[in-house]
Amino acid sequence: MEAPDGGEGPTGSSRPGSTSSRSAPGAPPRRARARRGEGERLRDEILAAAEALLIATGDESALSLRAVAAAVGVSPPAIYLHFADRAELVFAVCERHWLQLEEAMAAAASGVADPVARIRRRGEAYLRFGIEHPEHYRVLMMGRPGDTPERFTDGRLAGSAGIEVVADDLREAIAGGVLPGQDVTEAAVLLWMAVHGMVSLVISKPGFPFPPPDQLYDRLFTMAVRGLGASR
Amino acid sequence: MEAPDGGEGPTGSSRPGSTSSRSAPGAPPRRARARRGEGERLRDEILAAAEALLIATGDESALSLRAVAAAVGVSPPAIYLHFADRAELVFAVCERHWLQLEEAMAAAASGVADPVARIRRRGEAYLRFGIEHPEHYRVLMMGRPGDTPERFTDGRLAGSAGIEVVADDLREAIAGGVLPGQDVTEAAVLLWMAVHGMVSLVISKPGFPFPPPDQLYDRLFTMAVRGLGASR
DNA sequence: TGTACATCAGTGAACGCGCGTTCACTGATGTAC
DNA sequence: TGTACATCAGTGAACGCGCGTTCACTGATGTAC
Repeated sequence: MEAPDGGEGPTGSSRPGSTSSRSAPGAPPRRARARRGEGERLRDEILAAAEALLIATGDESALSLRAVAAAVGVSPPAIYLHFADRAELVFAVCERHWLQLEEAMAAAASGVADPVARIRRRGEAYLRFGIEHPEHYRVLMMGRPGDTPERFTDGRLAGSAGIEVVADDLREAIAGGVLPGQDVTEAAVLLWMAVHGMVSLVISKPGFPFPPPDQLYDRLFTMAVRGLGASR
Repeated sequence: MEAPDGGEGPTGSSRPGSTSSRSAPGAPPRRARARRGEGERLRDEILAAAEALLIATGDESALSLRAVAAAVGVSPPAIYLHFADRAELVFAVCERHWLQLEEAMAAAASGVADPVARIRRRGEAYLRFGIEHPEHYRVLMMGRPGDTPERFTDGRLAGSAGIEVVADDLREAIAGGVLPGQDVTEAAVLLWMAVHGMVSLVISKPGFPFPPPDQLYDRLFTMAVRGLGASR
């Protein structure tokens, strides 16, 4: 408790780092200061470290500014050079993965002619994302209402979850006579809920003997689409 | 930093509480000590206070031992007379509601002859529980794997979620020719996922313009049951 | 070509917080002799 | 009937922790004159 921070600080007058190496035993090397116009580099390094920590600990609440700073090799206040506060950092990390999810879903659907098949592929990509990045999924989709910064409105999240594009696909399926006419937005929400239910239960209850994800997704999707009235 | 605790403690020799009333301005009245054989009463009071706090704050992580103790009018260590640690307390609180959920589901289904209607009612009760007690639902169903004490195995939670009884209902529906033959446990899991998806999204994203819960549940259930092949 | 100066990219130390948990204790109350 | 004693139902104070955030500063580097 005497030395509140690193612990190596003599209260006296000797310049810090004036002699030899002087880095804590297991501590990461102190990061070299960026050159003049390259301050933005630190931002990326912070994000990368935060992301690694998030994945390693598997717990968003374990992602502290101090831990991130230590991982980068920088002092805690340096974070504030690039992020207003902790929440900003956490969400900046997730925004990256968020974009990845959108891209993965788009990629999965691209080149597929059948609209129902496109939806199926999108859901599959969504599921895979959630299972592979459970902590990111938690922050994005399972957080407490209020923990989310303004930028990430519920509407935007839902939009990125594919509500819009899936609704479009549904419209196309209806036009093609594969599905009966119905409220496509509502139907897209139902599909979202079904997949979200699967993702969130699988990551929250890994001890439960769920059938293999692929098989389960197959059944789930079939149930949903049939339930929406697909003529098959 | 000098006075780490309450701050009113003189280091000297004067007996604490030796003079007059001596209770903090806004603090709750100090609770009267229980009579000899009635120590167990405190347990209930702690649980009640914890439950109230959980509902009031809407955040499980805000439920601290100190806050609970203060609400009861007791010192923090008194909690340890009845609970091994914080986790034990949190889950004891939830276990109560858990039983309430089981009962609500059973009550909703009782007296209903049609097995499919029974499932619908159960799901409705489950949904209502989640929406009305979001924090309890979070702790029970959306927690991080590992935050859950041994007693609450994933299997038990799933069982309480109604997997078993729903599977029985499905079997009956199949026997009655309402549903085609299929893996009833898997089907029950699918239904669980669908309802859980709805509950968890609704409580996590209150800002999203979901259709009214009743209407949405109606659509969701219809979709699910039709999807399982109901002859209707 | 030299030099004062502004700016950039950070640092070190501290503030104050609330938390879970432990420890030694205390005072009332019932019980055995 | 009196009294020593065990037990019960707690208390008060402290430990040590890590955290987010603020503040005044520092040293290197580029730039204008």
